[in-house]
Amino acid sequence: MGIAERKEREKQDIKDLILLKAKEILIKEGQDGLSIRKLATEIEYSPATIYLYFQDKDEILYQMMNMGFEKMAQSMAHVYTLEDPLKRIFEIGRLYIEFGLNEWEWYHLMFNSASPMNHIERCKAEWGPGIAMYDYLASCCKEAYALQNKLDRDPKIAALHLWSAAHGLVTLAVTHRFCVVEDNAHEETVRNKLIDDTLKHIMISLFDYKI
Amino acid sequence: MGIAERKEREKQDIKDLILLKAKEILIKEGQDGLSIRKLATEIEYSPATIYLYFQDKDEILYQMMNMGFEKMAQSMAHVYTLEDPLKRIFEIGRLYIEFGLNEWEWYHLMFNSASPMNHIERCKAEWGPGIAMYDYLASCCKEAYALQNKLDRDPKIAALHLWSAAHGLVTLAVTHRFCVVEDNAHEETVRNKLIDDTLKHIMISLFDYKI
DNA sequence: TGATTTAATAAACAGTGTTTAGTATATTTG
DNA sequence: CAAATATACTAAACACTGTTTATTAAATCA
Repeated sequence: MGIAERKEREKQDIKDLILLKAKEILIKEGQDGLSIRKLATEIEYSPATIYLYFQDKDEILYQMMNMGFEKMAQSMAHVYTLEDPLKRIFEIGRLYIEFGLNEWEWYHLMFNSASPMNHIERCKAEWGPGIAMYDYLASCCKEAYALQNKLDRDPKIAALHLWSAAHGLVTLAVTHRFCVVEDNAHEETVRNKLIDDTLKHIMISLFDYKI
Repeated sequence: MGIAERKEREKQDIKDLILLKAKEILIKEGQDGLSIRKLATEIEYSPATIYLYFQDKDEILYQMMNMGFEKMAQSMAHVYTLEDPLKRIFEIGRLYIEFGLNEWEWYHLMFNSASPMNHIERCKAEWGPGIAMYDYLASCCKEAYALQNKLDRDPKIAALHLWSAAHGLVTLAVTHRFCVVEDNAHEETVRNKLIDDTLKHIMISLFDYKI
């Protein structure tokens, strides 16, 4: 009975179509510009149809959050090839911040927005890629501290320190909090210099690592 | 001709009334629950009237952001009395994070939301209290580094490091990113422990300061 | 008192997420 | 094959949102 399978395929096709168009709108107009009604006209279905494939808007955002994690993982793929754990940590930090600044709409979904998290709690779904990234960073910190004989430091807490600092840098920069505490002549350049210097400061403070 | 003055007073009174009720709604229902129409019914005027006193919703949020800075400054008042710059820095960090967690709606307005910043750019208004806080923190870092003869460290960048880390901690915690990377048994307690440990880690990393 | 300025609003505009009731079409059953 | 059922889809409504415009009522000025 291939009909059920075909229907299943068609259902998945429309789900994919919705997510594909949602992705396009997200990139073009950001999370605020992504509305169910706009998405509906874009895929040439009525708004109500979308609710036959997704429970609500937050579920769509949740699915897109996962797409964002894939994107980020891709941009960080080469990190695993590095020998030196300190270089790995620095690269993770650098790429994390770069991703946050250049792909803010994805980043916002993954680490800042409340909407997709609503769905995580409701479904008790997992945040697999986020946890994996955090665990990997912690393992790098463990290696680094082991090499430096800093055995009193908790690598998990160090990872949290790094994550928080990087996340703070990204969000404060994107929401224009840096351009007001510094002379905001050329926001972009000032911002990049501040972030670069702060990342260096972080590496020196945590690991006495001068790049 | 006291009529003009009286009118000016009455105008200010209504402005104050709007902001007072806005504050009440913000505390009760958060920034998402604060709508112009709800605010209008609350002050017993029509929605259109609000636009005679404020340019748009963002201007109201901008004014409330400034109220938030006052609140935060009050909670940090005793810091200035501390002798040791390291104790000052730790207290600023501790109180900053505490404020962010306990008064999230205010914090969100001050350091996370995009809306009030729209207005800052439009009006070229200042972010005085935020800048003052940042400068004070930087001056504390300068003192601390001077006492420790760490003259190669830039205190402004250290302040940015501290600020970013604290901001990151607060926002990741509030948006439930911590409860998913740790076993989320008791979100509140896990979260508080993580934040406490991370703050300690920050103080050790930056200033070799064990509390 | 009559003219003018000011304050306030009803109603509309252009959106938003979501639900419900109803209609075509496709599939299954007798 | 025809009747019954199940599926896919949508029009319209509900309850909201921020903001603008035309109009009315009241206060002030001449």
